[in-house]
Amino acid sequence: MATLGELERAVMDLLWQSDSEDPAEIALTANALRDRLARKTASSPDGKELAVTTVLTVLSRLEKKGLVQRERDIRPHRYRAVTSREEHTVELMNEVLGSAPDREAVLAKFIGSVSEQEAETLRKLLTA
Amino acid sequence: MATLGELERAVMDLLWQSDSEDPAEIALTANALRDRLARKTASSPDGKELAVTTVLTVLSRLEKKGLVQRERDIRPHRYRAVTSREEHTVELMNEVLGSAPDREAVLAKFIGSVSEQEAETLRKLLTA
DNA sequence: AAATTGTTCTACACTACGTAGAAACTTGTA
DNA sequence: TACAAGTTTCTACGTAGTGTAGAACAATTT
Repeated sequence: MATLGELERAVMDLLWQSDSEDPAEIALTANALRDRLARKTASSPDGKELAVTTVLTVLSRLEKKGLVQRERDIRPHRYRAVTSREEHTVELMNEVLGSAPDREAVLAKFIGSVSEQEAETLRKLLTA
Repeated sequence: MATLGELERAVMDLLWQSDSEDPAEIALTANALRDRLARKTASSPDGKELAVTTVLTVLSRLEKKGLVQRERDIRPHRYRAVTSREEHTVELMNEVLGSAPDREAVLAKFIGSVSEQEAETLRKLLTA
């Protein structure tokens, strides 16, 4: 499965986040990402700054995985998430589900595993 | 995430399968598994037999991951799946879902991604 | 007790990921 | 235009997970 490493996940989180923030920043540069990663990790006061090359490597890998798209025409390349976080999560759920022979049985159990409030939301969606 | 390798998956598939078959065989030995793995791969006529130690290694790892339980008291140890395949799949789905900040949005999209027939099943389950 | 069968230990190759330096390339500028 | 600063690519290493199995050790059978 297309499971992400810790840093890959952190980068995707930033790209997904930028989706909703300042619309001028949907696509970020490696440097912008490096800075935000540093600030993010600032919860632990080690002030750890990654090398830009590290971020670039990760971005290349994410691009190869099809999760990230890069604008190559402009010079500091800009990177953006190909899908929204929600879409991606749904894809993962379907990957997991797809590998099951008895999909309906799984879905049944799954429904039973969500909160009552969420079940209510689903009910509305399904009967709409 | 607790993602499985190819061989680990194959072993789990056999253990999950044995759940529904001959009830005397819910728990299998490493040798039984090795044989079945060979037959399974028989689709490609390489007749590839794994070493029993290979199967045992994988079983140990699966045990460590909590997916498999072994009966140590009897001598050819017997192995069984701790959860059903469906339960396991649901756990995975919830793992994926849990890492999302906006669960309901994901669920909404997810609902839209299943077939109409499955949606119908879910509708019944939710309104029951 | 010896032979057979089963289990544990140890190990190696391969891949994914975090990490980054060195080299190559671009671009702005003196 | 030639150089400096910024950017990207290449290469590489450490670690962890997985597939694979031999060697050594333990239990069972005969």
